[in-house]
Amino acid sequence: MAKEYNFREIEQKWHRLWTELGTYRVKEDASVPKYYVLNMFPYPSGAGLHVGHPLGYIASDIYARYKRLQGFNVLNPMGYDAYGLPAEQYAIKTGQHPEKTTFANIDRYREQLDKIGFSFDWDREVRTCSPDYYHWTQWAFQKMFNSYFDEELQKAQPIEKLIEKFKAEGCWPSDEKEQSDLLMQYRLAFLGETMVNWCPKLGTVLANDEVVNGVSERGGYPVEQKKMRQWCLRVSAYAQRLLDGLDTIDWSDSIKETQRNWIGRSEGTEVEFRVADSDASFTIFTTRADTMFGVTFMVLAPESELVEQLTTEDQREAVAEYVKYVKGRTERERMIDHKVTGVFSGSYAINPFTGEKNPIWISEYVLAGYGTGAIMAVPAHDSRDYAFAKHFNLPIVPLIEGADVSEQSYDAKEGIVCNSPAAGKTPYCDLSLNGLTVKEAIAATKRYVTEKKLGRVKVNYRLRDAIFSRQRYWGEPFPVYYKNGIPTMIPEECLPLELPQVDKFLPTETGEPPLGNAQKWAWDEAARQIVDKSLIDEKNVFPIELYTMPGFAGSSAYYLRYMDPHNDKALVSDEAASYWQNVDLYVGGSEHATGHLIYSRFWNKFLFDLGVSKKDEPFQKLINQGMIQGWSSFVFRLRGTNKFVSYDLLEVQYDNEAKKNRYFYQGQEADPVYADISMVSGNVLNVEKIREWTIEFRNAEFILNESGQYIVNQAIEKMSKSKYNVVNPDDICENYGADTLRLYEMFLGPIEQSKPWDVAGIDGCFRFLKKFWLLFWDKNGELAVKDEKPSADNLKTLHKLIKKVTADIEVFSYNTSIPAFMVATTELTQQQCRSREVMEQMVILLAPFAPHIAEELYHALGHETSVCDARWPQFDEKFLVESTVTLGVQFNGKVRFSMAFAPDAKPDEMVAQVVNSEEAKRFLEGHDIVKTIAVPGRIVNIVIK
RNA sequence: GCCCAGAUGGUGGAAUUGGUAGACACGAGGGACUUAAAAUCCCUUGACCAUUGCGGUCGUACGGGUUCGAGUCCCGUUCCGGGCACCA
Repeated sequence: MAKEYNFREIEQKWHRLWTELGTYRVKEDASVPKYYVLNMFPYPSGAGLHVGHPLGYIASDIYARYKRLQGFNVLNPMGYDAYGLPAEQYAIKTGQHPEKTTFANIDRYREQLDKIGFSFDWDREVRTCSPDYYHWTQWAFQKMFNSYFDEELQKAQPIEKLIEKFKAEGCWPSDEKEQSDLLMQYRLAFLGETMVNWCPKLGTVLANDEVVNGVSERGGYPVEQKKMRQWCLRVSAYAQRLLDGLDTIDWSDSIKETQRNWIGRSEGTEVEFRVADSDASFTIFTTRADTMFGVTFMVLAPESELVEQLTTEDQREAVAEYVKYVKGRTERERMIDHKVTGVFSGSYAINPFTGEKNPIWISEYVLAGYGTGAIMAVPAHDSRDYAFAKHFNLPIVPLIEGADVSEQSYDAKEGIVCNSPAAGKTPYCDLSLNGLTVKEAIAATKRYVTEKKLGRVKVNYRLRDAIFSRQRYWGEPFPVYYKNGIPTMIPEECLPLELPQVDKFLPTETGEPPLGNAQKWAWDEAARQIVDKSLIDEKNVFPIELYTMPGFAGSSAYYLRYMDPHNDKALVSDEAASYWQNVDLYVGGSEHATGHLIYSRFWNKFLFDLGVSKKDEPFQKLINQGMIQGWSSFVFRLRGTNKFVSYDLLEVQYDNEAKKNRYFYQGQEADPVYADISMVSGNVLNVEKIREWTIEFRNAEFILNESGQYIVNQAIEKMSKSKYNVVNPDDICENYGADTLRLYEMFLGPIEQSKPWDVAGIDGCFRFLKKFWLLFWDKNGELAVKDEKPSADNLKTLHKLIKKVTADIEVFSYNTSIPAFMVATTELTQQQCRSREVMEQMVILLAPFAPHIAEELYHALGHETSVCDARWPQFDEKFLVESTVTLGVQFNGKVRFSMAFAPDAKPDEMVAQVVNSEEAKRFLEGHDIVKTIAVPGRIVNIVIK
C-alpha cells in the first residue's frame, strides 16, 4: 500500500511541535537583516473567523516564510483590535461585561488561527483592551496634548516652547483658565467646540470616516450635525506631510489617490472684502482668482459667525428662519438633495478690484468647515453659483472668450480671459487680465493680490481634525481630570489609568456617558490615585474625564508595540525600534483607506517627531487583499402570512423609486428573508433543515415548484453574521486540511481582487497535494527518494519552478505559482524523479505555501531542523539553456510555420537561421526581403515584396 | 459630476508587459479499472466549418487607429466595480 497523505495527523503533529520547539519565536539580532511583515489585526467578533480573514494572513504568511528562507530575521506578529461597539452593545443587551465576550471571542479566533498553521510569534500578541497595551495609547495622547505643530519646522514641538514664545512676545496671560484656552488652540490633542457628527441612536459622536452616505457606518443610523465640546486630534496640521509621504511609499495608486482626495489639497487665494457702510470686513477663499471681475454676489455659510454680524435689521427675521431651516436638515438630507436655497443678509461687500457693491447672501451650499466659510460667487464660471444666480435672478458676467453662459456655467479652467477692464481704467485696480490664459491670469492675480496686500496666497486642505472622544464604555479611558474646569493630565508615571467597572453600560439618567456610572472615578491629586466620586468636593479631588477613546486609538501604533510588547518602561525601546524600523509589508483591506491608514500615518509621524518611531512612514509597502464575499440566500415570505414561495414561481418587478426589486406571487407581495447558507445546496433549499433552524420556520408552509424543490434567490454580498452567509474555515480544515485551504485561497485569484467564496474548485488543490505527497513514497509506503544524480529533465523542471515561484512571490502573484507547482509535479511524476537533491528543493519551495506537508516531508528526508530554517533554492539559468524555444515565423502576414531557436540566440543569428532554412527558401524564392524584425530569443518576422 | 481601476471560454482565472490567446483548476462529455460506488488514471472541451487524414475561418465588451504583428499602445462608445462629492 502506498503511504497515505494523512493531513489530519501531519497538521496536528506539527502544530504541537512548532509550539513546543518555539519555531516561530523571533529575537532582535543585529547580525541578520530584518523584515517586518504585518497584517491588520482583526476585531474579534462573535461570528468567529470566516474564510475572508485568512486570505490576507495566508498571503503575508507565505511572504514571511519566504523571507525567512532567504535568510531574513522576520517579524510576523498577530494581535487583536479588542475595543469595539458590538461587544458593548451585546453587554447592554445581556449585562455581560464586554471583556468577557471579547476574551471568549479571542480564544475562538486563536483556536481557528492555530489550525491554519501561521508562522506568528504569539509571544508578541497584543490586545488593545489590555492595560499594558493601552498604557501607551494614553501615553501618546498625553504627548500630543503636550505638543504643538511648528509650521516652520513642519514638526511637533513641546508645548513649553510655545509658552516661551508667548512669554517673549508678551501675550502670555496670567490667568490659568486663559492660559489653558490659549494653548488649546495649538495642542495636537485638544478639546474643541466643533461641529460633530452626532448619532442619536448610538448615543455617540463619530469621526468623518465613520459616517458613510450620511449615516453611521455601523448600524446605518441617521447622523446629525451638532456643536459639542470634544477631544480632537489636530490631524490637519500634518496634511502636507501626509500628502508628501505618499510619494515615498509603495502603495497602490488607488489607495494613494483616495488619500489624496481625502486630504484634498487646494491651492488658492484669500481675498479680503470690506462690507459697505460698515467697518466690518471678511475674507474669502478662491482657486479662481482670475474671476475677480465676474463676482456678482457673495455667499456665507449659514453656520458662519459672520451671519450674525452682517445681517441687517430688516432681514433679521428672514435670516433667523432660514438658519433654523438649515439646522433642521440632517447630513443625509443635505447630501441627497442639493436644493437651491438661501436668504439675503441685507449687507453688501465691496469688490476690491472694481469697487462694485455685491449683495451678501446666506446659503447652505457654502460649507462652514472649509476655507473661511464665505465665498465670492462667480456664476458664469461655477455651476453652483450659476444655479443660485438663476434661482434668485442675480446677474451673470462671463469672463472667458467664447464662453456661452446662457444655459450653463463654463467651469473649465481653460480659455482666454476677457471682460476685465483695461489697466488703469478703474480707480481701484490697474490690473488687466485680458488676453491671458486662465492659468496665467490666476498667477497674475495672485501676484497682484499679494503686492497690494488685498489678501494672500493660501493652501487649503479638506482634511479635518479627527474627533477623538466617544460617549461609550468599551474604550480607552482618557488619562485626564478636570481641575476647576481645566483639563489636566494624570502624571505619566501613574499610567495606565484603568477602565473602571460599572454595573450598567448605558448612559446615566442625567445623560452622562456610561463612565458616569462608575462610582470610583475621581482623581486625588495629592495621593496620586483614583478615589470615590463622593470625595470630589474635597481638596485635591477632581472629576476624571467620562469620555473614552475611539476605535482607531488602539490601532494607530500597534505595529510599534509588536517590536517590544513586554516593555513596561516605554512603548518600544530605542534598540527594538532602531532594529525593526517600520513595517516592510502591510496587508489589509482597502476599506481602511481613509480611516486607520490616515490615522496611523498621522500617529506615526507624531511619534517620529518625538524620536520614538524611526521612520516617517509606518508602512512601506501595502497590499490590499480583496474581500471574500459570501453568497447570501433569500427565501420569500408572502406578506402577512407564514407561507414561503419558491423563487422561480415569483414575478419580479423593479421599483424605480425604492431602487429595488419587488416580488409577487399570484398578485400577493412577498418579502425576501435571509436563509442561512448551510441550509442551501446549489440554489435548492433544504426545507427540513430550515424548519429546525429557527422557530419562525418551524410551522411554515413552503410552496414548491413543479419539480418539488424550493429555489432560493442568491446574491453576492459582504460576509456578515447578519446576512447568514458566513463560511468559516474550520470545515475546510477538517475535510481537506489547512495546507489545501491555504493553497486554495491563494489559487482563487489575484490577492487584491474581491471574489465570492466558492468551494467548487478546492478538489484540484487537494489532488495536487496528494500527487506531491506520492512523489516521495513507493508502492510499499517506503521513502522513494534516493541519493541519485538528477537528470537534465529533473533539473530543468526544478529550475523552471524556482524561477517562476521566486518571481511570483516577489510580486504577490501566488495564484500563478500554484499552477506552476502542479505542472512541475506532473512532470516529475512522469520523469519518475527519485533524486534527493531535486525533491528536497521542491519541498523547500512548497514550504511557504503548504508548511505542514513540507515540514513532514523535509523530516522524512532525514532533516532534524525545521524546513523554516532551510535555504531558499537558487535559480540557475544553465539548466534551462539546452532547451529550445519554438516560435512562429510570419511572411508578410500570410505564411506561418515553426522553427526552434536557442533561448540565448542573437537576433541576427535567428534571421540567418530562418532565411537559410529549406522551408523558408521555398517562400522567399522570387521575393525581395523588405525588412526583418527579430526580437532577441523570441521571434522573427520577414516582410517580403 | 470628478478621480481611479476593470471587461478574456460554461466558471475561477493565465498570457514572460507588443510576439503561437485561453496556462492551471473547476464543471461537462467519453473511456479504463471495479460486481458496484468512491478514489485513481487517460482522452475531448472558445465558436463555426471540415472531420477520411491534413486542416481552415472567426474570436479577448463595442467602433476606429498605430504596427510586420495588438488581449496588451492611442482615440471614441457602452457596461461593471471602487473612491470623492455643493471643498469655491
